[in-house]
Amino acid sequence: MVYSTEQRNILLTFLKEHSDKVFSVNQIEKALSSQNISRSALYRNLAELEKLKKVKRSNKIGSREAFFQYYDNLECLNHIHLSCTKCGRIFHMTNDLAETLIENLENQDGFIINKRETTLYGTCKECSKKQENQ
Amino acid sequence: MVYSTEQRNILLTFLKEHSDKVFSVNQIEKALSSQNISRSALYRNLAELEKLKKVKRSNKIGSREAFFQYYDNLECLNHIHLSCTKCGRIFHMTNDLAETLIENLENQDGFIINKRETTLYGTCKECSKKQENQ
DNA sequence: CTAAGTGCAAAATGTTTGCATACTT
DNA sequence: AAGTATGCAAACATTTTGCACTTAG
Repeated sequence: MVYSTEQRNILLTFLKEHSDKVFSVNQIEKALSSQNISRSALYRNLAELEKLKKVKRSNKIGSREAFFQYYDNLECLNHIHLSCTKCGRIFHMTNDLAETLIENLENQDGFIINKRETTLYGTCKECSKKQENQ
Repeated sequence: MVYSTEQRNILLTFLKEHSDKVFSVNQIEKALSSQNISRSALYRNLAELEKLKKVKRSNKIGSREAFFQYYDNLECLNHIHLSCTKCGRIFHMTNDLAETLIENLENQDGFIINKRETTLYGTCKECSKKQENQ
């Protein structure tokens, strides 16, 4: 049984409110520093939320730090994600071509894509623009 | 200027000879224990080789440990990789559908896929078979 | 000779864990 | 009351770094 605790709610509320952004544990800790949640509770709850498919763990290039972003399990079960390696944000990819590609791979090469794990990396629209401006 | 040192050669030779396999730093260290290369030289050289696009860094599910596999930059510049989250191996994906998908994404969503960074995750043919047999 | 690379040990980073305490149900 | 979660501090694993020394060019 999973209890509903103050700490769990603090974390989940925060992540839900910013479901378009990713956060490292350090960032979450700072953001919630005025609230009543410890570092270990953060880690344990993030792991729990990951299992429950409420939070997606990701990484940025060149860093071992884990990043977390809220997502809606039901909506995200069946598509691939796009992760911007500049800002770390995750985008939801709903593209029929991706489906075709995935089926094709399975039939031709026997490689079964795990949609929940698979993320395409690149640069999002906004970060591309920023780069141009520099 | 990048020097060609004994240690660099030891590492590169080893990885090249096993370019179908991935290794953690610990595994490399063990494999090369009889040879003259230190742990810090391993880390520094792996980082260097990664920059030079001679080695691909990957991860397995549930572990923060980095894994490394040799690959040929020139050949791999223009395709996406498939990474098996069971055995950690990397496969090279040459599939026209992927190209179409990538172009499509860029045109429709402004998301520019970085082919060298992008890896699709899933289960390879062999690991799927192993799972069935269990 | 100079820049680059090495080995060592120490430090840093990010994460996990044991344990006593406190909260949920 | 039983099961679950928390906070703290200590432990952990992996990786990075400072420094004196060595090597490649």
